[in-house]
Amino acid sequence: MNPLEKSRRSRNDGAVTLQHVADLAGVHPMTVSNALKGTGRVSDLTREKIQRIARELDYKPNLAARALVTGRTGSVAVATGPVSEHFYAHLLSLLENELKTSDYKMLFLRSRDLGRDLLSTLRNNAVDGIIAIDAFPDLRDYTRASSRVPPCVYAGVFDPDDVIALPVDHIKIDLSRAVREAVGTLISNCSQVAYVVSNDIMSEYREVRANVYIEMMEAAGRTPNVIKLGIGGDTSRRDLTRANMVEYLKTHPLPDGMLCQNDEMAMGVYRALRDLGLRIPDDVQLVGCDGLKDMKYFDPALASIVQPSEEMCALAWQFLQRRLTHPETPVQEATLYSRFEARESVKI
Amino acid sequence: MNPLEKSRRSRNDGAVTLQHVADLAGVHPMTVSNALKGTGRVSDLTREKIQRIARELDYKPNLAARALVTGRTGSVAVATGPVSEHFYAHLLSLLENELKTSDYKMLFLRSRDLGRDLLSTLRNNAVDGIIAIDAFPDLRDYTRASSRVPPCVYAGVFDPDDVIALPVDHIKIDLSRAVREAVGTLISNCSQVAYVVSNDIMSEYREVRANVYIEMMEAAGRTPNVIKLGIGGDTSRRDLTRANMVEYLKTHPLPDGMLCQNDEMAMGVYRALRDLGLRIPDDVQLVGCDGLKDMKYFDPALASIVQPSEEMCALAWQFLQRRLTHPETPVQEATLYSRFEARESVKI
DNA sequence: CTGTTAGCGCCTTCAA
DNA sequence: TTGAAGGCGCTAACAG
Repeated sequence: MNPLEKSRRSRNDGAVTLQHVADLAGVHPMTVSNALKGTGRVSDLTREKIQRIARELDYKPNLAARALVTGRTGSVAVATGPVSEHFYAHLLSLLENELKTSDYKMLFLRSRDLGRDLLSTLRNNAVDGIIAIDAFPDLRDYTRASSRVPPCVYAGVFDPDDVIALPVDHIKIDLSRAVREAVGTLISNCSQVAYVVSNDIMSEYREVRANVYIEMMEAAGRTPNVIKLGIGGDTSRRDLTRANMVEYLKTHPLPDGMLCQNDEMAMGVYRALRDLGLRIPDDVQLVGCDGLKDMKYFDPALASIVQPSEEMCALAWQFLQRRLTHPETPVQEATLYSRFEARESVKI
Repeated sequence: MNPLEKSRRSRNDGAVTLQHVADLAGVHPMTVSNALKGTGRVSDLTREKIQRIARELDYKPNLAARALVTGRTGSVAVATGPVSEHFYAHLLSLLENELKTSDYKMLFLRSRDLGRDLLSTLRNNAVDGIIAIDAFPDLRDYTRASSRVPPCVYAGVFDPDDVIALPVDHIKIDLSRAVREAVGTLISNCSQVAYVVSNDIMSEYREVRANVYIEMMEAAGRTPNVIKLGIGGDTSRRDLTRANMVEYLKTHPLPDGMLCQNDEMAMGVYRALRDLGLRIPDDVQLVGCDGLKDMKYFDPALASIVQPSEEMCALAWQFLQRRLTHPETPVQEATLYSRFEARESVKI
């Protein structure tokens, strides 16, 4: 009878275990473990033998068992805003790129009810670390709730007040300069500059844009015009942006310059304007925010405030890796800056 | 001294365990387990007491330990094409939506070297199931490689030859009808219809489009014109599509109708045409494929062959759930159909 | 209704 | 260089 057959069948239904390999190789499971992982000292002869047998049996270690004993799972969680927004999908793709050089698996947290997920999933030794992007409100509760949580790197645009109290690694995106530049350009080009934003409360904490806009408008002796569109928390609903904007323009005077909360909305607005036969930039100058590549493929190419997404993701992973290998590292922080990229939708 | 303190510190560094709760409640760990999970019979009194203590201690079960004994991890893997392509990002977002009603966590597989990941990650009891979309070549190797793999649902556009041999649950997307309709429309509207495709070999198996196109062109007595752009496997590189197309048109006659491999490419082509001052649909009629919402926000709105993404994702999750709960379910299969959506970029 | 027993598959620690 | 012991935290199965 095959030695394999002799071993008792586990709940795992016949999966090859360390024990099976050990039996066939005539050694102790521990030796197999060492041989396969390269830890400990194993003679070349037995190592080769073990490796051969392991390959023949197609042995794969049981990660749950390993995690149980080591306390590490080999996976990190990524929490972002709704992936339906291209911006977050892009971040995901960038992070995927970062992680692929490592052996870490990527657990993708649903963006809705992040609070529930962060608190209930992450604490259960399900991941070794977390990268949270633009999920600050949830994160705050989360870090407060308990100390027994895996290390977390937070990145994104957030409220200065919150940052101060942050005891965790973080990367702050500073939008203000770029917004200042964008609004400045619009103010100097246009007579009626509006800021288009979602009515959703969730985005309040990102509203550096609104603040800078209002401040600059007032400084320029203009009346701020914040257009709140009823599109809810998911700005990827361009259909809503489009419809709401068309509706708005039926009953309001046309601004000749618009800064939008983000690119998704800018694209919706672009379409609304074209629906009404308006020309860009001749009738309306348009600027978005986030730097989605999509913006460049419109005609005219739509201006945007470009986020340093690549740098942010690279840095976030760097921070997390460091914290995972050196838990005692002092708090890591960095600030990255967005930049305004004027394109055809803005007159120069 | 606090009873908690008395318990031995584990490698998990002081995390609250079942044992801790049991000690405080003065019951056996098993009772705690039953009380908390609602399995077995526990008196209301002890249940409430246990729940209260568990809450106070902020007890969270260790998932690795549970997975080790139950053989289930509570997570499913999702494997798709490159998330940098909006199409896959959208699928991810749809799947996220499906999974969120369940307690399953979503492991996101890097799209590159899927082969490596599928084979090395998935076999290690890391996930309970897999949803693989448009990853057929890898999947085939994977199912062949070993039988000891978690259940997998495959969905996407794939080669009929492969389907036949598929012993796994799958959802086939049938593009041909829609492509037929699209090509038909272009042929009747235009005198020079071209098919624009990436030169990448990886996409060969999806080339129902090319086949239908060529067949119909010949049937109509036209000469097929397949324009292969050197953009590699990631069609989201619109910059490459744009540059290549501009280049192409410098040395070739202008087709007055173009069907593109997918929407990403269509958007790149759109920009290339506009770069050259060409009008759509007057000079060139343009059709993409995938049904990205983005297409509708261009001016003119770009026609596309719309994939049944929502249905596909919903069904995939349905299939997988069923297989997870009833492993003996016979092979589940379905066919969904794409549909051609003519828009402003095509004359009616 | 509650407790006992017996591991899941692996790794840490130490002994040989 | 290899082996033995013991346990990570939890739960299935059965005993009381």
